[in-house]
Amino acid sequence: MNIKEIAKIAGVSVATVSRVLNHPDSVAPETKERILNVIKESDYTPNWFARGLNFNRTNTIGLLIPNILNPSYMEIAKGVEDVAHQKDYTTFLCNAENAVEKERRYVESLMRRKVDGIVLVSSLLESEDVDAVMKQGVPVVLIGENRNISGIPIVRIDCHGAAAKAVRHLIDIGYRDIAIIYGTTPERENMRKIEGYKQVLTEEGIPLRNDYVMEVANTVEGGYIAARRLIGMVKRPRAIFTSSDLLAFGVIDAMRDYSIRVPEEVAIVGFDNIRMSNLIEPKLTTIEKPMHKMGLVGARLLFDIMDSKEEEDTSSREILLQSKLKIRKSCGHRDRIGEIF
Amino acid sequence: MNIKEIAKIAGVSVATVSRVLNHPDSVAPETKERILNVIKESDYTPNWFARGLNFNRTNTIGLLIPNILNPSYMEIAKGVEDVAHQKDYTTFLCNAENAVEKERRYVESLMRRKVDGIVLVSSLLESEDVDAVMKQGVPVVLIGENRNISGIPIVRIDCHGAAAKAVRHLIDIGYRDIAIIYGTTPERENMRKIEGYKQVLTEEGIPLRNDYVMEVANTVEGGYIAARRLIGMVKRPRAIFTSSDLLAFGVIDAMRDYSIRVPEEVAIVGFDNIRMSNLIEPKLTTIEKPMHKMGLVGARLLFDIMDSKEEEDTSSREILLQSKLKIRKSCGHRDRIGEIF
DNA sequence: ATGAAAGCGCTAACAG
DNA sequence: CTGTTAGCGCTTTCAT
Repeated sequence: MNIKEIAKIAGVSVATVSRVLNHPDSVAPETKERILNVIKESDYTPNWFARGLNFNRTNTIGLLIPNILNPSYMEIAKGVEDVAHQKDYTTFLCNAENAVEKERRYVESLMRRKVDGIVLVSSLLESEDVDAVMKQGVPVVLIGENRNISGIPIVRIDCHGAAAKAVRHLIDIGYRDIAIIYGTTPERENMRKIEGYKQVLTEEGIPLRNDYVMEVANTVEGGYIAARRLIGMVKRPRAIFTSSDLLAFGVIDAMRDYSIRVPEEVAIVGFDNIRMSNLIEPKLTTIEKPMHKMGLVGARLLFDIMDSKEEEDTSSREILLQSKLKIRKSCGHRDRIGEIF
Repeated sequence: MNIKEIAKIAGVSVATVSRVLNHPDSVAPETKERILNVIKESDYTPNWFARGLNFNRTNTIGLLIPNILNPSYMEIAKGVEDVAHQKDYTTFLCNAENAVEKERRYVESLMRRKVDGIVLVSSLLESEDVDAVMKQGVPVVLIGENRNISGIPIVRIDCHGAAAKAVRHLIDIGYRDIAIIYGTTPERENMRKIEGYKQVLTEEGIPLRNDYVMEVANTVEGGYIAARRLIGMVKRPRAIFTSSDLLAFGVIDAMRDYSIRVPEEVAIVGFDNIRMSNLIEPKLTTIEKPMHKMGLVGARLLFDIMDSKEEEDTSSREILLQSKLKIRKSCGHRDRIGEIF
């Protein structure tokens, strides 16, 4: 069923049918209604391709996620999708699997499919990759940093501040031997967490120890492995701050295996506040990241840019979101369970 | 940059350029190379719409997931995507959010975008919805049942058998007062689990109690609420089988809040074997569903159908996957920790 | 207010 | 092996 048939049945020209679809006001109410009826009766839908050939836009945006099995990322995705859906846009969700090549392939694929904009989450791409896309007139926004892509609109979390908040809390409740375990990804964010950690220790006059700073894969297993190394040390840390809850789970698991009580013998603070952090025993003290909000804000930023005139310079737009410290049991201070903002 | 310009630069006709893109062998090696060079130099990409207008296919499939925040579903998604990616297909992942209307809207949207096939995960759609799609020549496969959509190719899990396996294990290790908590979704699967549960009890001559069968929302909170009801009963069950791990987590959480020891005072068996079931204390005995495999198998089935001739009747194809019982601590039998196949 | 006709960029017969 | 040409289904001037 195509526009020609509709035109024939309604006894008008294709142009008129096209008009009722695109500029309804420019057609006589009477004929319009007749055509609309025919369209409904024969449940006709305009051909997507023919339409695109003329308009060159698709009401579709691309969304690149590092790992779809990670619910935190999917919360961002949901935020993006919520906004897109509301604007009658469809979202292409792509699973980059933490691989630049895969990410690049997906971006190509998205460009071929003529998406109207792209949201990158913790992207591993280089600035040039992004430039190539934007040069084609497709706006890109970044949610969450990973590497140093500069000159592109971004919404990110104040990781430095959040880490500082966490470490300062540990110091406040009496710990001084504090280790940090961080994942290899997301690179840039984790660097900021380390900076925050180091800054607070330095401010407090606590000497930094290199062996208290460990990098591992950002997985439960990674946390387990790092914890085991920490456990084996002569001077074992009394508190451990991890760059993600997954790592913290691995640490807790290791502690259980080695019969070291949490938080009595070692305090643990995570990062992310994923669902399970509140279900594990002991409940995990952690940083709550506003993932869904990041998605919302990121998507809105993208649509802003898509709607704005070409001339405006949007490259420097940056939105910084704050996160809260959720104090629960794993960091070991009975008197201050609650939330700090 | 379009095909015409390429043709001009290369000094050939558009047809020849088109040919090197679609039937490379039908072009003289020499001209082919020349054209290929021009294409590369000017990084030209064939226009998606023009192409689609002729072919009427997109190398794109649609994938409808009930909830993208649920990692189990995302494992299926990954399986589907793995196959699609390998076949050079792109996947449109849609988050139906357990809502029929939303699902319907997405299917429409996918059809408009001319996807070549659709994978439905635990769909809430009616048979008519699916028929409408298939009538348009777009094949559909279902992964995991939810309602009774019949006459459509499906890959599903033997939930009846799996539940029976779990309950029989509980009986084997000495329990007789066994409750079942099941989520409202996925409807059909959970019905089968109840059947399996009832069948085994009946076979063992254990009288069924209606108040031992509880339906709640399929969430941690749902499990918590149901558990609290169970705790308040005069004759409290000694073992609880839940239709999902999330529910089991809620149950464990409730037991902790009410100081009831698991598994000493109450045994718990979950369903799904999600990541966290192995990290929670006590580690959860559960049914391991081969999610990723379901995705792989489902996608392969879809591609099979897409590749097959129209005439073949594929409507009755059904693939039944078995799942394992993972015996861990929460069901309380020290002597038999391990795996049963 | 409506119709005729010229594309949008590409593919596939059909000739040569 | 290559060029010419007629569409694919739709939108949009340009007439009327």
